[in-house]
Amino acid sequence: MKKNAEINATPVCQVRMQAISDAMSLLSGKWKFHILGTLIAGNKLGFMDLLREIDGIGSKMLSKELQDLEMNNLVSRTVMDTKPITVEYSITKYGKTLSAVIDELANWGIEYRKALYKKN
Amino acid sequence: MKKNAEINATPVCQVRMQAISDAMSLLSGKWKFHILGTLIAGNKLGFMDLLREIDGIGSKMLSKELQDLEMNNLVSRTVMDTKPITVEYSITKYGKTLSAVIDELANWGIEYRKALYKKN
DNA sequence: GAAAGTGGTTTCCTATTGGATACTAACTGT
DNA sequence: ACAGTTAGTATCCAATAGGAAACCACTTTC
Repeated sequence: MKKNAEINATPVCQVRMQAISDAMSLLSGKWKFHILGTLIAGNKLGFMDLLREIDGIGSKMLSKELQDLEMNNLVSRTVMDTKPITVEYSITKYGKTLSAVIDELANWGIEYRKALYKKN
Repeated sequence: MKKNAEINATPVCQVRMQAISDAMSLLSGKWKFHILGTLIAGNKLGFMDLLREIDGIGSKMLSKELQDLEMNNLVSRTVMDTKPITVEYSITKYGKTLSAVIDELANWGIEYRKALYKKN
């Protein structure tokens, strides 16, 4: 008998699978969660602020990731008419809807570390 | 004046940042969420079952990702004494603690798609 | 006039990721 | 005998991710 029955073939699972793919494609990479988390915590931050806040990131990656996030309407970029010119990055209303995901992930990570500690 | 004040330098933020890094290092890659989600939905599944359920994955990636997940105690692998030999993969008790994260991510992805649809 | 701050871009390089294909090895059903 | 099942491994290749360093243009401060 040939097997081809699938759990994931049910419409509800198909939707879930696609939803996960969607979310991952927006949030993939090493830095996006860090950038979003920092912007959620920090309200309005300049490029150099972010560079200082996010330990280990370089200007190339920061610039690229910010562009990605801006394209997907998770982060807004505003050039201020100051001298020298400054840029304000902030989380959008829409980006804030990710708070729950980020919190869950962070809390899970914290529990993970506790569990590791107990083991040894 | 040299700037070096940091939001993320506060202990609570340091812990959060590390927690996010920890979680991401276990869950990185294109397939881990799909595998975990399928195993949470499907209870016990064989290698070929997973290969069929998860659309697009190849045996090499599935094998590698399962090994990663097993090493981190999120998935268990049991060789059954059948002929031909079969292997049962299932989510561990510990892996189940990721349900909330996966659900949040999936729900966010679903809302994201709805929002896109409304826009156009 | 030199240093340091603003916000990036460009180039070069390596490491990792991931996909396609073929293969093994044992067993079952026709 | 032969196709199909089980669970992977091996090999090769292309694409992407990501880091280091240099550089740019502009302005303010020492």
